[in-house]
Amino acid sequence: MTATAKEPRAHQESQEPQEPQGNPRKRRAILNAAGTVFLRDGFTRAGIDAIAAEAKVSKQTVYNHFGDKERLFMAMTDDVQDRTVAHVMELMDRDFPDPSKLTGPEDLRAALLQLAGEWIRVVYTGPLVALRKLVDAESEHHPYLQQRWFTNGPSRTMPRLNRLLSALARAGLLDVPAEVLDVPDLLAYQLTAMAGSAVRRIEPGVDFEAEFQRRVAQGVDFFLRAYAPR
Amino acid sequence: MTATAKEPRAHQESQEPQEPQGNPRKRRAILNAAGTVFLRDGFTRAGIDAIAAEAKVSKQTVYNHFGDKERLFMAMTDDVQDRTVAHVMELMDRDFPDPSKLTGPEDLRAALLQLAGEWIRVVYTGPLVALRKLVDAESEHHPYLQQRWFTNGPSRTMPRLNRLLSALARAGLLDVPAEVLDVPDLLAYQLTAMAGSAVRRIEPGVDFEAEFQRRVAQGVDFFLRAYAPR
DNA sequence: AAAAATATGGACTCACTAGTCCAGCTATCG
DNA sequence: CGATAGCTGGACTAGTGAGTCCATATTTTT
Repeated sequence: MTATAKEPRAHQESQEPQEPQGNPRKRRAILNAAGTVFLRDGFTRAGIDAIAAEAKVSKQTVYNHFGDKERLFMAMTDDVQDRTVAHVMELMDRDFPDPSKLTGPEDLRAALLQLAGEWIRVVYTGPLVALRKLVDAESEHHPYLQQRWFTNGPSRTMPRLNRLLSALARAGLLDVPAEVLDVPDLLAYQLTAMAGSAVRRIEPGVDFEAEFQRRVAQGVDFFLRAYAPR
Repeated sequence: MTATAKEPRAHQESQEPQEPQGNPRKRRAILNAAGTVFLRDGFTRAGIDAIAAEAKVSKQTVYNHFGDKERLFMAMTDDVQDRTVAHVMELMDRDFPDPSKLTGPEDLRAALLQLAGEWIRVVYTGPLVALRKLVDAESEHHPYLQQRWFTNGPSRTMPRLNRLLSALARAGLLDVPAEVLDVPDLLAYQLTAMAGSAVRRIEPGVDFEAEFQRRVAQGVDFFLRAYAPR
């Protein structure tokens, strides 16, 4: 009878203070279990009992930590997104070369290939796709989920990628019209959406890795065909 | 006690014979109601009782016609898709000009704008998006749903659009490299994915229609920037 | 007009789930 | 060491939803 939902709920707006009550190790275990079970079964079908079992924790503990199913779902979503965003950010630091160091168009292509490939891999294979589907499916019933998703994810990564690509344009390595540069995140969207064709159904039986690379390359080449200076 | 699921179920493979038992008007009413309720509430939350009520039909009648919830869902999905595909096909007939009649690049741009705009409007606003989300969300649990979706929808429309675009390339109005032409549906995908940026979250408060048009134009211009001959 | 097929509505079974309550157990920390 | 916060497991409430059954009514076909 510790925390039977004291706060009057502060969803809509922003960050619930959420003092980290209880043992953090249990909290982690529950969060992970929630990830597993929600992603496997979907929001409605997933049972708190199943999550508690998966986390090797009693049901009451789940309620002590997270209050109710919906808040548990949100906490799990935030958690997965935070870790993914960190991953993607690191990726951009690591794989994106200093524009001034690129010697020729082949270098540029290689860099984009590397970056777009890793980006797509992280964002579109792995648990994030499934999670996105869930959020999408639930968003009809919990509209703020959508907004939260964007605020928490794409709104953090896309401007970053867009800045990197704009820098290439400024350095003369890409020839991008001003109308495009002026629209927030558009350039980043164009690159990732194209490379995202990598996500279209890959026939079973086909070598996934090879096909994946091929499609990322198609996307990057389309992007370059539009914006490579000549 | 007419049809308590006699057939041993023939999902996985192809078309259930499904002789149209019962009154077709009731069948239509149920299908429409199923559309409304499933799309509003999602698969799990939607109740057969609610659907029956919406269709002004008794619960038993629903079961007589469709056997169970899952088959009802599939029948509804097929129905919506069939009607959408018909719509899109008609659109292509209507809006896509004879390549030989196009006099200049401005004509081409206008034609693509028209076609892509209508296409995106039909496919990405309206009930189909919501349905797609549902199928996506359920596909974890009923894997054949995905395949059925593609077979029934994109597999019918994309090759058609691709053929139209290829014709433009053949007529010299677009300059598309052979590697692209050789990949099935790639060209069509590139156009629609680009114009599909129109679907990215439009801020509430912004004039939807204007913003929509602007984005479709961005997509088409990107496409043309890559493939317009010079 | 009789026979056959369908539709109705309401009662019923069965399974399942969110969330609560509680009495006893365990780890932690002053 | 003893108090306290957190954890456990299981029993319990209250609600919901799929699918069935059936006696009665309505519609369609012959």
